Amino acid sequence: ENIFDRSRMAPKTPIKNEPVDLSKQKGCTPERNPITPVKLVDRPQPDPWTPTANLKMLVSAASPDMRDREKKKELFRPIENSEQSDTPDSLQYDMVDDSTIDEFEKQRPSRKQKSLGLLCQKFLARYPSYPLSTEKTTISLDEVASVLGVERRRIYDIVNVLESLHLVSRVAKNQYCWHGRHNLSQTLKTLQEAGELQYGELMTFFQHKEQDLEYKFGERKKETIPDSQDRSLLDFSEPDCTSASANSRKDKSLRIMSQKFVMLFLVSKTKIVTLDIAAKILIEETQDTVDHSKFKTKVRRLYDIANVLTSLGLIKKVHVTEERGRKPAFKWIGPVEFPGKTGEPRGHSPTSDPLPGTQRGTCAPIQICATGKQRFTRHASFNCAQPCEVTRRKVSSEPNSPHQERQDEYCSKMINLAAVCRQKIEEDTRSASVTSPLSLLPVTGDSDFCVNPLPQPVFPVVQADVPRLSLPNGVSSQALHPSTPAASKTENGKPALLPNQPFLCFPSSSLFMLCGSLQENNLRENMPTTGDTGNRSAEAQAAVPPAACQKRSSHKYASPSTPVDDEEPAAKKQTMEQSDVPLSLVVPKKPFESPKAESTPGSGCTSAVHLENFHLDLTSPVAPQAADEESTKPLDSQEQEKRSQNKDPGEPSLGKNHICKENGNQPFLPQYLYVQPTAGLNSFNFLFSANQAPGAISLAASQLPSLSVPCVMVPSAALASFPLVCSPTITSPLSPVPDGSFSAATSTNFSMSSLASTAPVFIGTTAVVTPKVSPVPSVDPQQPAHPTLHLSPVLARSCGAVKLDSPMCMGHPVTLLKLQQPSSAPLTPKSIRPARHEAFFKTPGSLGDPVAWKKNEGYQTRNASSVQRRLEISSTSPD
DNA sequence: CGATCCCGCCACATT
DNA sequence: AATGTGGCGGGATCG
Repeated sequence: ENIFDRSRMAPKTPIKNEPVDLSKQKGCTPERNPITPVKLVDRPQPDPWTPTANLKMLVSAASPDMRDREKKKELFRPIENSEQSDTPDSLQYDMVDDSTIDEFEKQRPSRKQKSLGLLCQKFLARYPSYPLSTEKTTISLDEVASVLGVERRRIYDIVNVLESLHLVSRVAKNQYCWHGRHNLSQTLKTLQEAGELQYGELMTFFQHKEQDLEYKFGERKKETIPDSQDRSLLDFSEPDCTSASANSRKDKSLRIMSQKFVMLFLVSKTKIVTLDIAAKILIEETQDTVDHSKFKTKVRRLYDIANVLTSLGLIKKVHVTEERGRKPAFKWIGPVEFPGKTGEPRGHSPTSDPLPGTQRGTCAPIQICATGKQRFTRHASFNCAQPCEVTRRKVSSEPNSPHQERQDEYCSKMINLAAVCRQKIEEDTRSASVTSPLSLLPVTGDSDFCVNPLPQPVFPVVQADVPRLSLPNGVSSQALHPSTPAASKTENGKPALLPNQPFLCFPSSSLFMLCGSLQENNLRENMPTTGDTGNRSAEAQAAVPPAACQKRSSHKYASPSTPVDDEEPAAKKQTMEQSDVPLSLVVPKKPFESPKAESTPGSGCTSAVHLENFHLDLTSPVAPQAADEESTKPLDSQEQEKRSQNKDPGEPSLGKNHICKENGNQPFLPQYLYVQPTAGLNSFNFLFSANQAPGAISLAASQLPSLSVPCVMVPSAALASFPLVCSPTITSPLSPVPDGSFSAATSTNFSMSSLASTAPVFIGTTAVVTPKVSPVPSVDPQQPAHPTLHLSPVLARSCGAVKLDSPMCMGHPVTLLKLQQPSSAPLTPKSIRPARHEAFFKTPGSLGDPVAWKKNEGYQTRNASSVQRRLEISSTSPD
């Protein structure tokens, strides 16, 4: 039998499949060259026995050229087919004659040889697990398919799964970028976190009894929350958006399914997941409709995914014997603990990481939101590397927009949060008082941003720009809008700020978003950096003693105004200078642990405060100490420094300007700065809306005092539980300050100050930053320096290539820090697609009004996310 | 005979 | 319309 097959196969197989292994058989060259041809040549040529043989011969002869081209594949295939059909018998004969049997045998083997798992191994063998960050390997689907001798369809199966884990990201049509496993641990960590939220409960329950549980599972799932809710959230949050993105069902599939599947493992105590349970869980749709067919299909897909994961060494097939009997299952054999970020050996991770791109980019999706990964995504994007990728993707087609499912998911989560926030906000507004200790502070009249905090609580409070934020529901709009929205917009068209900015605090938040109407650009700049910082920050946090944090926090508290001012001022200045300038963000990373932390919110605040420090720390991996010092340093000095730095901004402004252009065009885009805190949950991400900022900033700028930045803080991933603290913007909203005014308002002085100080830090850009620092006279040059230094090194690494960054960074005084890694994922713009969602997290670019900003940005291209823009910008701008 | 899962049709998305 | 993607499930193979 084999023989026959062989004979037939031989021709075929060689051609298509068997690249390597088979190829060995006879002299065929393996993959690279058109396998088939080679073989044919080898053997067949000599003997043209059958007609088929002749054909083969011809083909082979011709093949060289053909092969070179992709076309050859097609040709060959057909030929093969024809041969088979045509001359089965002859082939057989041939077989005999040739004695090629051996070869055939090898090839023939059949199915197994063609298995997706094997194919995936071959695929993976082509690329280094830990590629140098510097070089990016691009993968051409056509090329790979030809080399491996398979149809492109199969490659998609592999790539989709790899993409879900951020091992690759799509750059353009037919082109993927290989990232390797550098980010794998982070990705897994993110998934684990996400998984806890979504499936934690379920898994826990089920693990014990899968059988019974199984259905429960299903039920619970539904009930619980998980997916269904997400959707719902999504739906309401932005049906439009989603739809816009295209609801294509495609979005969901393999990639998402793959991530979810992995989540199940990560959440599972036993690390063993049976296919049927997984299938049930993954059949999101609420309906239990367990259509058998549907279930069957799901299982099929799971096998596809499992094969790839197996090839990656993340899972292995096992059998679970339960009452019912033996059930196929898979056991997770990959890493279980994800230490901070480093899972991977290479530290540079941040840069390299891609995001993930996730993904899709980039945004991955995941990416996205709160989770570390997401953050990382953003980071990545910010960072050179990823950004590039991202951009590319978008450019190509990828457009995240449409679909990056993961993002969507995350988004959905985010949305949920937002919804919650909204509610809270509403409540808060009414109640006025903040619930949490943190409290959100209310913004005072101005509101706008005010984040601050004044005395107390600095922490948590954040103002969000509502509008932009787009809280999911109308929160922002409603609450905030009233007052200012219009005004703010006026300036650039953007929404200026937010008139009302409510604050939202989420206890656990990991993110802060600041929106400044002014310049989105600035924000953007910042944003990018964040990612890196974030990662580091995490480390830093770890390193940094809590005490430091406390100190910092205390300082802030103590002299909130000052610090705040400093920070803000800086930001403002920048803005003022450029108009956009935005500010810096700091990411806090530190955890709540700090004693001070008040309640959650507090912690958040603290974290925020710390952030600056952190940043420093982060920034300067080298000198964590510095961070401490900074923290210790008098706020004032720091502030001054910052200011000075800020001043520098003029330069930065250039960069900003560039940015601004983009942003400027887009009126609405909110810009946020994203800061990610450390990986740790605690950390927050800050987003500043650029729009608002302006006003606030500007005002403040001159002064240090307050910035008003609207911020939204969201708890990190965990979310689910968190309580939000929100202060409704309320306070301010009304306040009347017209656009600009808000800033004035009370605002917030966010403790940012400290952050502000940090301003020097640069996020995105990396190294560049450093230099600038000095410029300003500022009082304490010293510190500033730190930041820069830190960053740069780090960034540099991470970013490596990134060109973009530098420019950006340099330009602005602002800084972004990325703290850590990826941990939380700030969303990058990408991620956010959906409108509201977008608003929420999105970076300026990403969402904003899609429309609006698109228009504005025209050049950026449709999809390009803010990140991309940045990248572009940065790259463009010299320094 | 159930578990796997290859293969490739075909719909949808992008160009 | 052509081409890229990738959902999907028939049905072949494996064990």
